[in-house]
Amino acid sequence: MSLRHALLGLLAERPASGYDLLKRFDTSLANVWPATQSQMYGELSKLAAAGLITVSAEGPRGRKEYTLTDEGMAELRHWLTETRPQRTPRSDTLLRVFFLGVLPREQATAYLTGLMDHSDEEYEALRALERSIDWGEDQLSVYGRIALEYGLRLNEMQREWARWAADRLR
Amino acid sequence: MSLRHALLGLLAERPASGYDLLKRFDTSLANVWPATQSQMYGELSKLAAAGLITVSAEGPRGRKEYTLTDEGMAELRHWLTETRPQRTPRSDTLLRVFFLGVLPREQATAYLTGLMDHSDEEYEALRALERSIDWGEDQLSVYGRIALEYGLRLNEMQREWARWAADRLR
DNA sequence: GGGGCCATGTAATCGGTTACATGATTGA
DNA sequence: TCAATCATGTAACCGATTACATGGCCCC
Repeated sequence: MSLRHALLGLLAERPASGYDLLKRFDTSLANVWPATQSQMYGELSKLAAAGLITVSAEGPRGRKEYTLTDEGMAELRHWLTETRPQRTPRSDTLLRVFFLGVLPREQATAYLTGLMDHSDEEYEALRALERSIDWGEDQLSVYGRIALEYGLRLNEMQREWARWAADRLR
Repeated sequence: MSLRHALLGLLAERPASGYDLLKRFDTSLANVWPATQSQMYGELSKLAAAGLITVSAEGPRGRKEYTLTDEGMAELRHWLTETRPQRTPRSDTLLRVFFLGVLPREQATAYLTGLMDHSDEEYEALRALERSIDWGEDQLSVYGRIALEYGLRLNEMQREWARWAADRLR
């Protein structure tokens, strides 16, 4: 149930409408916690009903601007400091590795070299994202940069691991 | 919908009952694709209904032994070679990083050093797992070892990244 | 005999995905 | 005026989680 916390986190920065949040998701959090439009509007309603956010303004076209309440901020801080991630992240990619034995060796190797290529592409996409962002001194810049570094290192690691694994099969 | 492929993959090695598969999950695939008992029995019924596996024997206590059919093997090969993972993996851990700015700096640092410790523990747990397994020449040994290496490298990377990030906050 | 394990299943709930539906406003 | 964008919502479905439920078999 982390989408609610993602929304609280974004609203901690500044008030926003569902539509605003949707766009900010796509350009920042989508890489670590994808969410759909349907889900976000539903979650915002629930958060408002729970008193963690409130409708602070209404604009044209039925636009509703949400603002974090004190309770919402308390919940956000609680989530950050008192709770630990509990679910093991699922990896579709790694699951396949377990079963590569049912393929002829050359196809197994092809899977691994495919992963190398994919890691390279992801790495470059993150570099491009890094260049496209106007990094300031604000908090989301500082921590967003740290999260992006994680992605860069992850893809480097993945490429080297896939190279090692492909070599090992020979 | 990867649980079905995980089950097909395990049954490709040898026939097994739901109960067998449950235990084999816990000792091998649980780190990349956790699944509950309820889910597995349900999925096995669906796979049997779809003709990808069949009940090849019935034992005491209502035990049903499932065997992969040719269609099941074809589906497994198709999944391995023709499809790519599509969902972005969600990371609860990384999501929090984006919002560390709402905490006083020392608490943000504490979160990162906590991640370092956690990575060390995970690393050691994987090393212990590695020692506890009787690595043979069979396919699941070869590829299981490769998957485990991924986990080791991931945790190493994560520890170094967290160290770097904590330093950066100073 | 009885405790522990083997073995399978159902029901309720939840978070997430896909698709559908609707309409207001703005700017070229 | 009309296309693009802003803006919110509903409904159906699916996979995953939690809890509950049941009973047979084996060995001490």
